[in-house]
Amino acid sequence: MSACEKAFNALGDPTRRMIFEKLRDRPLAVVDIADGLPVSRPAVSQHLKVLREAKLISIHRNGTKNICQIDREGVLAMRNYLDKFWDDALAAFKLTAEQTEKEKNKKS
Amino acid sequence: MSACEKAFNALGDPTRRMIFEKLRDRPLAVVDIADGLPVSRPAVSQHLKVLREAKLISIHRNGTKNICQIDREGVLAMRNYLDKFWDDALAAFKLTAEQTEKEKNKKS
DNA sequence: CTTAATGGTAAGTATTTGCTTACCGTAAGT
DNA sequence: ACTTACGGTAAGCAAATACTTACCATTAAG
Repeated sequence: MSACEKAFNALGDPTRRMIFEKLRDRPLAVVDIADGLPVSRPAVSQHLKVLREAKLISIHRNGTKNICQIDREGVLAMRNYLDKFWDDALAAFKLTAEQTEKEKNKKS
Repeated sequence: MSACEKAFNALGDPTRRMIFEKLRDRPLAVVDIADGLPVSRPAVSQHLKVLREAKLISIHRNGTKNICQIDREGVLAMRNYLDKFWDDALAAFKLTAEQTEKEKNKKS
């Protein structure tokens, strides 16, 4: 499974998106992430694992706290994927447009 | 549910990602999308509905065929979301970096 | 008119997966 | 040394969802 696939998988869940957005503004400890969310702390732990494996966040220990923060690798991987996807789709679209144009000219 | 959330939800499924990528190169009829995929045609129909509601694809009839193609609206919505997300995250990071710098100066 | 091709929908099943409780380990404070 | 705070993991459960088969509607072709 590619890095990008894991990232899309990870952000496919609304609770993980909430966590992801909470971390946008600042790094947070696990307990602070769980605070305010509608799920228990262990649930958050499980989500964090998924986000980390997708390289959307990174985690480092600080004393007894696990500080989580956005990892650029996963975010940029998704961005690049969508950029390239759109470029390719556009190129393919133009190509088929040209071909249908040729077909028209042939007939006339 | 915002347009972008639906899009992330939709691309959270591997089969839907396969369909999405198949349509990158050219528009296809439903039966052509199903061909080669490891799931039945009705399953594909259901996935197409989800992708369409996420504005990732558009569908138009042509005779008895339903032609599916990439919809720029959903793709660009995701791209813009990630762009803005990354910009905001970067700005927040710089802000906290400055603040910790100030803290250091205060102490020394 | 009949037949074939395309494909949407419904009902049911099965798998996935998100969540909880319970438990344990580690690190810091008293 | 005891206690408190933090947090990962396991087991079990419940809800979501992906898939299949069966059926029906529409359109084109013979």
